[in-house]
Amino acid sequence: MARGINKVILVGNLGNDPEVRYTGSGTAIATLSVATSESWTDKQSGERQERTEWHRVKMFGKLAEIAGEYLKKGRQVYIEGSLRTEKYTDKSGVEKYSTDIVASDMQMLGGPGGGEGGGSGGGGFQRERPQGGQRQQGGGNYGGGYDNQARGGSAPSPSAPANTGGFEDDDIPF
Amino acid sequence: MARGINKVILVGNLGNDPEVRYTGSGTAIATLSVATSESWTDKQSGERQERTEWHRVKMFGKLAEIAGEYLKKGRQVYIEGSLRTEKYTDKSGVEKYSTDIVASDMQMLGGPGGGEGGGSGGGGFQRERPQGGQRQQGGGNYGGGYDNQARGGSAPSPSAPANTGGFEDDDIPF
Amino acid sequence: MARGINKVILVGNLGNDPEVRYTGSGTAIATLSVATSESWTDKQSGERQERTEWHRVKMFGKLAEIAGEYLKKGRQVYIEGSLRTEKYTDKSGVEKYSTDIVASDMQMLGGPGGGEGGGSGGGGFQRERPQGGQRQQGGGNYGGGYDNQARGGSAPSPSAPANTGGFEDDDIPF
Amino acid sequence: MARGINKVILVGNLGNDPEVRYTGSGTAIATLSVATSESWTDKQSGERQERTEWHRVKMFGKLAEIAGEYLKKGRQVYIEGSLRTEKYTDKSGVEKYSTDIVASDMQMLGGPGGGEGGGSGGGGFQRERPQGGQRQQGGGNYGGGYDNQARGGSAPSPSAPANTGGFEDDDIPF
DNA sequence: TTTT
DNA sequence: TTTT
Repeated sequence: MARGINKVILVGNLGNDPEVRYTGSGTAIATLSVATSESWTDKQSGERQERTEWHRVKMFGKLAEIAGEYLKKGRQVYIEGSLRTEKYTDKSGVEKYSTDIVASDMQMLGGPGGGEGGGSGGGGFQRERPQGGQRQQGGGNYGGGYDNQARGGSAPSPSAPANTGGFEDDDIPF
Repeated sequence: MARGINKVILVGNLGNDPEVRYTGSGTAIATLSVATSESWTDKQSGERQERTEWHRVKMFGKLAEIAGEYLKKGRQVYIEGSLRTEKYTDKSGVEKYSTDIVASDMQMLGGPGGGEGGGSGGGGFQRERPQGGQRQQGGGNYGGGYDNQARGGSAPSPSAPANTGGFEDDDIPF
Repeated sequence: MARGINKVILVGNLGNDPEVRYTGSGTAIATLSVATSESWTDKQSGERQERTEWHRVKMFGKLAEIAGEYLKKGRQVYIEGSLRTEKYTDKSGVEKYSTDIVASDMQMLGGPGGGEGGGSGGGGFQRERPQGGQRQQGGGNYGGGYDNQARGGSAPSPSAPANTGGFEDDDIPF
Repeated sequence: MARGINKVILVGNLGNDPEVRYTGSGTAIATLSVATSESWTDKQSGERQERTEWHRVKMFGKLAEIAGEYLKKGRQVYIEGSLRTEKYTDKSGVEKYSTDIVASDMQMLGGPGGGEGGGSGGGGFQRERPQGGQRQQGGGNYGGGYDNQARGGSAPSPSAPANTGGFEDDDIPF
């Protein structure tokens, strides 16, 4: 339960391959560096300015495993999560703070992208948090499950439909 | 699984008490009318303009029950969900479309608000989608569960097919 | 000014090329059909289910012009906007409702995509093509403001500098 | 312009009255501490757990002035903005990082709330980012303007600090 | 430091 | 039909 909303939405590119490690109990933890940048023309100078923001994103469990398997440096991703700031003391005894985004949802965007070819399919794996209606209808297992929420034991089975985005004109109701 | 993101975030006020009904299998379905409005001063006339948008929000299962119990006309709420457009044929045989927001998260905002005093506390029930870290690490039960996702055991009966959103003519566009 | 939040976030694919028309005063209006879909495995049947949601997105002004010029059928886009339901009377005299998303922000995602090979998309705008570190080599630029907000009079200058988004490993602060 | 999406949405309560200061050129800068908390029942112990997240929110220009005037400790607010991490050197010469949310939109929620009764008014000032349609069509002045976007002339000029990020391995708390 |  |  929460009193409040703490939500982050990112669309950006990975600056590196994800780093994945495992807890003693075997839970995967992935750390991603995601860049979002904005540029603008300076009013005075008329020069082009740019600022890149780097976000450290943490994923746990199945989501972390998928990230480790399919995400690669350069890949464009959609991330949804929440902010978590942690205080720690570095080895010099100095107190510091570090702010992460704990991901609850992830989707790979565009093609496989990535410098080195990226994970194959990819496409078939994007997913979003299941929404009420459909979930009702039988079950919502949605083979995918890139969501830190819906995870059961069965694994997200990164096989999948592939048929992403394929549609006929007639499908469109307007 | 989803290819794409279909997300709606609303902060608005209820125009009416929620309407709650039950499927054959006992799943609660709540329908809310949520108003968001914006106003501005017309450049030409200098007059105050206002436009109110009414949103039909559907909730299922536990979320619907909480809505039915604690939400009242006038109450301010945060809603997160997704868009779902349904086609139906009205009694005159005319094809129509109706767009709902299927809520996956809800939080009551501010005080009880509402014309008639609103439900008392409520407070204890607001919740947010659980976030990675905690969930993983054994914890995460969060007594409340205002979220259509996190439900385990009893569940809002993810059976209840069809009938979700099944419209009657009277249900139509506000 | 607004009392309330009315926000939609979509990541989906265009079902068609945008339709662009102009008001008497010369303002461009673009209409897009954006698909978001989710799929899941039915618990009972074990069969793959899929549901595609179609969203009608409206854009105005500069944003509409950019959409008309660079977006093509099949292309993946990020859309941010708000819901607007309009009542109208069709030619048979039947009252109907139509819910649109009025876009305030848009970003092209991934490569040009598109069923038919996606139009080149127009040099500078192919942006968002995450080729790892290669992105910077000529991708993304749209010098200006795909945002209905930031627009001044100067136009978004779809030419522009290019160098957006490139990064070396060293740039990453963690 | 942006390559990527960097968006934060918060609903939380102010831990203190906003701190407002002014740049040499007279632009207001407000700093807010916003709490979002979540609680849950621990599976093992059955005890109630709670975690509160504190967010530092920065506002510039008109938005900062409104915050300074109407927001008070305890008040519930909706904040929309983006993440910005800054590196700085504290007085002991230690390099530190600080992550802020730069607000682009704010709305006061619920009643005046707050320990000391809060400023009444408020209400009239909530606003949301203007949406395409109206803006285009000549209207859109919206007396309020709680939005960091719509600003023309002076601009808040957070003077692009450039110095984004830059961690050492030692800084990392895990 | 808030809120429930 | 709400809210300010």
